[in-house]
Amino acid sequence: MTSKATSIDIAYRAGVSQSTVSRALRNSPLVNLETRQRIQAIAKEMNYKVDKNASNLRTQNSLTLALLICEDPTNDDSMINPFFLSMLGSITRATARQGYDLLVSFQQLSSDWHADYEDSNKADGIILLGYGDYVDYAHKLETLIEKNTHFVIWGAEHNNKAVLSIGCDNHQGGYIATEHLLSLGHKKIAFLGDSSSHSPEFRDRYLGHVEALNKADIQADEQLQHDAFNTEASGYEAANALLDSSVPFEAIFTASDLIAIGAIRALKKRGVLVPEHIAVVGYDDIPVASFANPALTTVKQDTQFAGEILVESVLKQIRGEEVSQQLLKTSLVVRNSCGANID
Amino acid sequence: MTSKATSIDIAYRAGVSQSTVSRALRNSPLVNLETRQRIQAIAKEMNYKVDKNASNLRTQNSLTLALLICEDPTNDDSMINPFFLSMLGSITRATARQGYDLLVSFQQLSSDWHADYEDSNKADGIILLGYGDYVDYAHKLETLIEKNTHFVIWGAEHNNKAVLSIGCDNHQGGYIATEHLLSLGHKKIAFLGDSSSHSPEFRDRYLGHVEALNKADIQADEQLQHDAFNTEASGYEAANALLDSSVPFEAIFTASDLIAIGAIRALKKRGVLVPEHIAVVGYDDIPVASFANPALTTVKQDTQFAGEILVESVLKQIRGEEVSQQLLKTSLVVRNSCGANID
DNA sequence: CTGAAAGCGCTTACAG
DNA sequence: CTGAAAGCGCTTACAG
Repeated sequence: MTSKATSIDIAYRAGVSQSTVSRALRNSPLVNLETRQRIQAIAKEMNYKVDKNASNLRTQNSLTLALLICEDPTNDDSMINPFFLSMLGSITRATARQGYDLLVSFQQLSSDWHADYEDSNKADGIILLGYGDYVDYAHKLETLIEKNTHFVIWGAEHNNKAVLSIGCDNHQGGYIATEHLLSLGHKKIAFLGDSSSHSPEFRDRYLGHVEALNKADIQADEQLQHDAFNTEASGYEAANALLDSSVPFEAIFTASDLIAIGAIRALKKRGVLVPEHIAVVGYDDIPVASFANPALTTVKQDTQFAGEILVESVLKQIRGEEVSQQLLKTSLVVRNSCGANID
Repeated sequence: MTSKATSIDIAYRAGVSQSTVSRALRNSPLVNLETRQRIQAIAKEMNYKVDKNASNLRTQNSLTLALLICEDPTNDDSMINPFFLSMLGSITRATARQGYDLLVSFQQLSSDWHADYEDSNKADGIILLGYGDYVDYAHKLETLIEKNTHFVIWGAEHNNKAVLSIGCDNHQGGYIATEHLLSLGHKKIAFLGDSSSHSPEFRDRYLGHVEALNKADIQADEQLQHDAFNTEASGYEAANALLDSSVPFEAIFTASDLIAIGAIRALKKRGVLVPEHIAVVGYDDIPVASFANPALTTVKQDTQFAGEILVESVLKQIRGEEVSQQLLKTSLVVRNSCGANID
């Protein structure tokens, strides 16, 4: 294998200086159009590609974004939150569209993401996904801010205004889900999902749920709220706890689709029909939601758009432009589990 | 924000030369142990990180792997093959464990991956996922080989021995699925999935299916094979075509779980019960499989292990070590859709 | 064990 | 419009 072509090789072939080659390849108007085209043609013919390390070193940027997916480490990869996986798709595409590369990593044991990515010049900015637990992770965020890291975090609004967060309006999502259930005539609506400050997103969904209830002059019954984190198994358990409590209920709103699927399994096992006996509404609209049985009515977060906004926001931040926290609207996808349509 | 520390800053603080700092940070035994530790301590204290672009430029490698997920472009990210997503998880972890970074990208329009990744020094090697269609893509693979690219491709064995492919033994997978169905007393077993050479993986599954049939002295009935590609909708259509054909059958083996889920939906819609009337076995064991209703009996590919092997293989190739094609064993996960367990 | 120096392949002020 | 030259921040042969 003959060794890689450099700009000097191109220069030699084109009979110009290396500087001119460099300019021509960046399509600089300083270079005579004809010369420019000739050089570009030669470069293409020789399969020449600018050495990324050299150009990055010189310009002191990397044209790369790092995506950090923060989840509790498990041995089982199938446990990765399917919602993040959808985001990954749109983030990857949006990054490519902007001419950047994407470095992907799962939660790092590392204590210092800033050093790992920006100081090493591996990435110009960081996108944090699933960084939900502001209590446990507050310290890490502090470090990022302190070092002036360019980063966006997906999730609930952060009380520190220096943190650029982008997320769906979880409060609104919880509100429309419960509003829908109320419109179907249900009054005793259970909520399955952690409502503590360790899960700010779930908590906001819960708060929206409560607000919808209140607006209909219904008191939220805390006996109808059961903690669950974002897995099918946890939803299964929470539904069982709810059933065991013998507190009557007509509908369940879950903080995620995974919880909903687990809850439905628990209900079925006890002979409770969904939606005939109990209506269920989930949250996320992960791909599985439409294949579930019954197909899940759920609150959809527009991952396509979210990915674009996330990427655009870090890039703006990198360019020193003004950026601000954003809350994206959610929408309700009505399928069968709520009983609005019986197929 | 004070500008980034360089090795020269560390050298100044430590009272040694920059070369010594560089050696100390790479933990070279050439440097006096005490000095080495002192320098490392200072570097840590100053949050110093070696500039990746500079070191890569100097050493002419990138310590980065590129993962290319090749799928037909869709606007809907949810369509990304869930199987690849599981692989992504294990590949990411395996890469990190080896001290490499991972660049992720979806199918490129680009004509020359070699130039895009290796010539630009962005990555030392490439992992190709979902590069199933050897007919349409043969040309691209030729280019990669011609340029001596370091790459592995996930999938069926390739007839060009220069292509390093790693994949599950699809033939064996198809065999055990059908063998299981036969052991449950079924004889008329339909196959849903493309069996042409455009889908070498599906085709091998089909061939394994046929072999199991033959071993039981059953002729494969081509009227029981219907093409389907890897989506729920396609499975739905294929099952409808099968039902419309009025050719009797007792069981269905599908080339993927997504196809199985679509097929089950079609069956249900016509009042056909699974597994009471028709037994179904899928392929992949994607996360959804266990949540499906009924829970899918399916052929499991060990994505955890596969990811590790894939990463290890490119790295070996990069280091110039001997590597060879590998076929990983699959295993059958018996759940409810086959009728072996009725819950 | 340590230092001075070359050089990886670019980009970009500076001079013409 | 073009070229000669400096320099980005490292690593590593070379010399001591």
